[in-house]
Amino acid sequence: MPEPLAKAYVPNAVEKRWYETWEKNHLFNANRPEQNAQDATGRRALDKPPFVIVIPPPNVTGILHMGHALNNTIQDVYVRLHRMLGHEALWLPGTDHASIATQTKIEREMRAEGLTRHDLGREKFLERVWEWKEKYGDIIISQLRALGCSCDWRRTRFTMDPAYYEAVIEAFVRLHEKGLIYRGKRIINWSPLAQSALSDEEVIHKETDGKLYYFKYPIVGSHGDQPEYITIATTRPETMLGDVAVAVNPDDDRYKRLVGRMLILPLMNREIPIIMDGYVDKEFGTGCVKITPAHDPNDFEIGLRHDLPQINVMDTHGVINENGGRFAGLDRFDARKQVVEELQLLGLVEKIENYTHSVGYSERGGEMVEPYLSDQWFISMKPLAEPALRAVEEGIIQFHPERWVNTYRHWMTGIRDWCISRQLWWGHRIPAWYAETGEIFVGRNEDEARAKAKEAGYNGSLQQDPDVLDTWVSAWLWPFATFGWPNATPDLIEFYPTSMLSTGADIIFFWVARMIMAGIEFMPSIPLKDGSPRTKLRDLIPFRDVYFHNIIRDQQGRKLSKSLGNSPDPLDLIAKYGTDAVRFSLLYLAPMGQDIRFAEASCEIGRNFANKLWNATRFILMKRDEYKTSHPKTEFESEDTELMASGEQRMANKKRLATRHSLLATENATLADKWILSRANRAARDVRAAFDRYEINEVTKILYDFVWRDYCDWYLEIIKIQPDSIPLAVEILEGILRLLHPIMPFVTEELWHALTSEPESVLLGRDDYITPDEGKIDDEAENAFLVIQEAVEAVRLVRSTLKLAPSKQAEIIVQPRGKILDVLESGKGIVERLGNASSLKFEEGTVDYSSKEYGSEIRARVRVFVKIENRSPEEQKKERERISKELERVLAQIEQSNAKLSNPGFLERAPVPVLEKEREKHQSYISQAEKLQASLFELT
RNA sequence: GGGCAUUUAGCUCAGCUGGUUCAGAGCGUUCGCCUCACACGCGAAAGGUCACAGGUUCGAAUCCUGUAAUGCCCACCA
Repeated sequence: MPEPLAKAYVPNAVEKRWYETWEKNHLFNANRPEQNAQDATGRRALDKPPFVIVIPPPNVTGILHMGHALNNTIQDVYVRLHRMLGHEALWLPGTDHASIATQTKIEREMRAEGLTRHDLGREKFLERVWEWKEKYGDIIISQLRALGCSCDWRRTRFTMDPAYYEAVIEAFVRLHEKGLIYRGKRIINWSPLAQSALSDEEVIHKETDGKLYYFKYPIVGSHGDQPEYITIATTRPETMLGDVAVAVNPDDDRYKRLVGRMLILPLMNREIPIIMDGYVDKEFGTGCVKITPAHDPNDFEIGLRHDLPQINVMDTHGVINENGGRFAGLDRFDARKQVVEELQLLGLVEKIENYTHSVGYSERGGEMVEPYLSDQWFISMKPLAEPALRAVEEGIIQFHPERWVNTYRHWMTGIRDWCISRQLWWGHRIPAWYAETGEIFVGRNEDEARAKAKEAGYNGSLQQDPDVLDTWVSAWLWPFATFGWPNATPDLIEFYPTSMLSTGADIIFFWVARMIMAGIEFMPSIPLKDGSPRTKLRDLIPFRDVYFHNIIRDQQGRKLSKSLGNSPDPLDLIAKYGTDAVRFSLLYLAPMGQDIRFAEASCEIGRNFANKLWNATRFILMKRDEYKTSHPKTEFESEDTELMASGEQRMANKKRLATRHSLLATENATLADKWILSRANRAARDVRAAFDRYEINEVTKILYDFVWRDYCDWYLEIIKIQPDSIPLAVEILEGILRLLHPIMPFVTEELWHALTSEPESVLLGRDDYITPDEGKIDDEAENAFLVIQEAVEAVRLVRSTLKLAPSKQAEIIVQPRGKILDVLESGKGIVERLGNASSLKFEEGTVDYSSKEYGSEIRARVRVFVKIENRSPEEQKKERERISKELERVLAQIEQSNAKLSNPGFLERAPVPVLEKEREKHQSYISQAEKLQASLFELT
């Protein structure tokens, strides 16, 4: 027997209990068809189409923030929805080792103990990180559970699992064999803080106030008394120590005569040539560019073209090295000062201007990134990008919102090679071994590398590359490595490609684009389910729909950040408002493609709504008991008889909104019954459409309005006077709980069980979603009911202005405007009850009752009079004011309408229905105005 | 420098394919209510030249073109 429900919804206990029950009943577990044969419930067809999401793996070091809360709620909603829609729904969870983030974190921790990673050495350091991972790595996972995430936890993956490691290495080796991975000396982004290379994507460019320095470089062979100079402009004076030339544009007449001559590089006293290169912009600065191949990517290219030396003047910490002469040992910023000062002393500084330019900073450490010449590993991206771009442009993968396709295309067409080596320890170590001869052997393991070496005739010792791979080199394999790639596992064959990906647009390049490339590149080796080769793009891509979720900001529109202290902890919100409330509120606030301005108080939307639902159910339970007492033979779903029914019969009974209601609707249904059925099916239909369009906030709005406005405000009031509608009200509520379950799983599961008395092992989360019955969408009924609502609202307004106590009954007269008397009659009880009438009279005609005795209100289709006993002069005055204001409004509308109707263009070209409506409207306004005038007259 | 978005009630935002769900919701405010589910509630009200300027159209918050403000992304001009 269900216990009576508490007066208000208290989420905490309910949530914990149901989450455990779901897990105990394996609700979240997805199986392949042959595994489903053993499914104890036996309620499902065996061969269900899969619906798959792989989670964007949070960092192991991570803790749940609002962005996670939103993103994972979205994923959970879709997984739960599809589970109810009859799919084998799989949400695969996991975490990312987050090479640089994690290592930075641990090193910071160690610094507090006065240790660096070098004190420990590689092995001990890694041990420490693993310890940390074992200890704290599950925090984020447990937080996802608190959010209600219905992940298949058995399948939890970590990007450094042994099997995952194999996938990463396999992918590396394959790309290397194809010639798409190479090692080269390039200018890369160097993070002096992390002591590592970074990819272009890990560098944030910010407008930075700096200076533009103009330096004079003396020309060799100038006359002593009038030395000739060339003036160059630079923003980074310290790099001049590594200058190897000065370049001018070949078409620049100012400098043509100087080409081929040599300059003396000040401070270093080195002779450097003047060269020509088309890269140089004549208009910028002086038209002369100093060339520092080791410290600027453009200069590097120019250096290659002109066969110039590369002089690296900095060490990995951003400190000037021995190539910087006497500046060696100075930090890069100190060196800058020093260089400028010394040049000033020599009179070689022409001028210094303020200059704002874009400077790269490390995404992670925040420090200024140094363009740095070093040996790194790269992936050639162009060949991978081409089919990946096609997949999106042809719509095989769809982005929501679609506009991100532009961004994607832009990046893909201008894609550059990906620097994948990191001078870190935490991560996948690069599977390359160096011979003493300098040769490099890449293999899946040392043995394989050794074998290759032997083949090449080398038998000496091998040293593995000390570097690890960029985190994203493992992450881009996520949609298939998690299923066992490179092995053609049954899971991989069954569940790939996944269905949707939900993620932030900020990682569209880091991750989304690269996963698409990786899928297309690596999946052809896995056959399709029927054993045929996987060749079509649609079978290779990692997912079909990509949803880019909102960015959450604070009320001032700032990004949420720990340092600003404006980042609420989702778990605190959950504790305070309940998981369902937080989920619902976030989605309610999240229009597609828009940022969210979030304030904690917003959670009240969801909390209040959950509570409303709770109380509506409480009320229904009460009413149902009453009804059962008076109608002992009534069968309510799931009780008694249904418990004994077979699984199949139960199945057939499930689509209640569509089937069982039809009985009620056709035979004894009242106007209100038809109306609520119509509204319910309309809501169900619109919800499905909104889900399909990925407009989840629309889903929440539809359901919120339907439940609160239609069902609670009107229908629950109506069943108080129409007890025969109670069974329908019960079923509508049951449908509401189904419709809401993906979004608010806890409260709906709890209430559904209270309502149906199903045993705990029968779960709403495993049951069917509502299939709308469009045949029940009844415009006529909705229109008719609108008349009733109008009448009730008019009465309420009059009562309110008359200051009639709600408890006080009053005599009411309603005049229909138009042929709607029968409609009014059909809703008589409703008007009576909701208007709290002592007597209610419908009368045709336009009799004016004295404004002294009656308060009145005129609406489009009704005019109502409410009897008053006596009114003070003051109240009369107020009433007059109200009426004249109303009259003003109506007159304005007449004016507007007149303008339209006297416009020949409108009469000629507007479609007939529009014209008709306008005429009706006009008539209606005129009669309204007349009535109002009459009332006003009476009151004076 | 290029691209994308946003600008509607005091606040946060709906308003998809131009014409009675086109000026809306929630919060806040004001008034009245412990009306036998809910004060996390019920009923009612006040509040907006729909950023600005043009244009298209019989008709524009809605379509087009500019302008301004704000935000985001991309870009090797020293």
